[in-house]
Amino acid sequence: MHELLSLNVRQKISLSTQEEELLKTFFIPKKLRKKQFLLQEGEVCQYAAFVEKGLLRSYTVDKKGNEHILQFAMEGWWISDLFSFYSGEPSVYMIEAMEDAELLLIKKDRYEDLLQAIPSMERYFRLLLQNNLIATQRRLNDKLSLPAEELYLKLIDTCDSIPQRVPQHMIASFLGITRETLSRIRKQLSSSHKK
Amino acid sequence: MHELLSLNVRQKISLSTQEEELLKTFFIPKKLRKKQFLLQEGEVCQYAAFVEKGLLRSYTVDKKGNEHILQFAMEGWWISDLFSFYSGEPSVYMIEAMEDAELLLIKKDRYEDLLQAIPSMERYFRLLLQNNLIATQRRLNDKLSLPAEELYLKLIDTCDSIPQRVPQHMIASFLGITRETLSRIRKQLSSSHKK
DNA sequence: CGCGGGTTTGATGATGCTCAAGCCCGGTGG
DNA sequence: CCACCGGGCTTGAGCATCATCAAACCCGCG
Repeated sequence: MHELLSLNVRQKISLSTQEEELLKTFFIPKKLRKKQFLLQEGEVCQYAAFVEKGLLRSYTVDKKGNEHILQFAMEGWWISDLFSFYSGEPSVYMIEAMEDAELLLIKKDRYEDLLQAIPSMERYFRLLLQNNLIATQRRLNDKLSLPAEELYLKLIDTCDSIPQRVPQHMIASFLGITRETLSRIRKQLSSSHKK
Repeated sequence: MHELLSLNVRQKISLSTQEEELLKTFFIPKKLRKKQFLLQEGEVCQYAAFVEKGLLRSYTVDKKGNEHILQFAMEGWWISDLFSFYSGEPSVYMIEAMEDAELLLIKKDRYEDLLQAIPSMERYFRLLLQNNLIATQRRLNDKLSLPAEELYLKLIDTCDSIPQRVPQHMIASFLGITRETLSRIRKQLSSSHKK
């Protein structure tokens, strides 16, 4: 059950065999069925979750009822609401399973314990956050500078696994456009491509 | 010269007096005059910079020549192109001083040395990245879900120091709208506010 | 005085949104 | 086996928001 996590950690730092065993003891396995929630708006985010299997998303809902997807998380990814997790404030995000999922959860105090017990995990999480920040900055910059069509093109050629598993209207929501607009863009692309 | 940095570090972790002295030895002081660049598009980003004084911005320039501001950095903030700094790839960002500035620079290999020499700095940078990620995610989510006017309102009541020091057209560029649109929004706000 | 940087204003147009309807397809139950 | 339903995708018409382009204005400064 913890294979992916170990692998993921060992890609960034090196651990002794004992440490690797110790690591596992900090996590709680949890299964989620499609459409179940790990976190709902207004709750305090208790866990950081590592995805062993399945696909989740985090999103907000605005006053008009529209959803805006902040993140997808598939096998080998982490998902949480960092702010709520850290501060203990209620969250504004929903985290939902888009497919049946198997997660490894860690609570905040256990997370702190883990960093004490295996100091090199500090480095692991730093690298994780760093990569995440780079990706988020890039996405923000794209959203600031590119029109809808180019956002879509950029998504499909940087990350082809997402479009495979995610329905169109959620891709639209991830890009910050409507499903209708995305549909039209795709139509136009496929027709201009054929000629 | 290193007061702000020490202060900033001590807010997140505790250091012995020796460590604090040691810390300083890793940084190169550097002054920049208004409109000078720390980094230009196409260069590899050699430094992470801590701002002791002044105000900088990082931005990209798109094909049409429009600028898109990713970040402002004032006293007590860090600025860099993380991706280029880490990977050694050429950067797509410009980093420019908007006011005369005093910086503390650290090179990549020295940065690695620092983490070796003072392991608790790993934690400092982790917390830094975490806060930065939270802020960037929030900004992205706002950009995905809010219209121009609300973006502006949100900016002025969360961060009043920016509008003080930054010309309007750069605020517009930070929000991802045009100067003209921002000007009209402000006009409309001030008139509706008076009544 | 004239220049440059920043802001404002107006006219026009494009991009993307809203609302409403229809379609496709796989699953379910009579 | 067929009818029906729901989820997701598409299409069209009209509209709102925001961008573009061009010009004028304001003001501090050499």
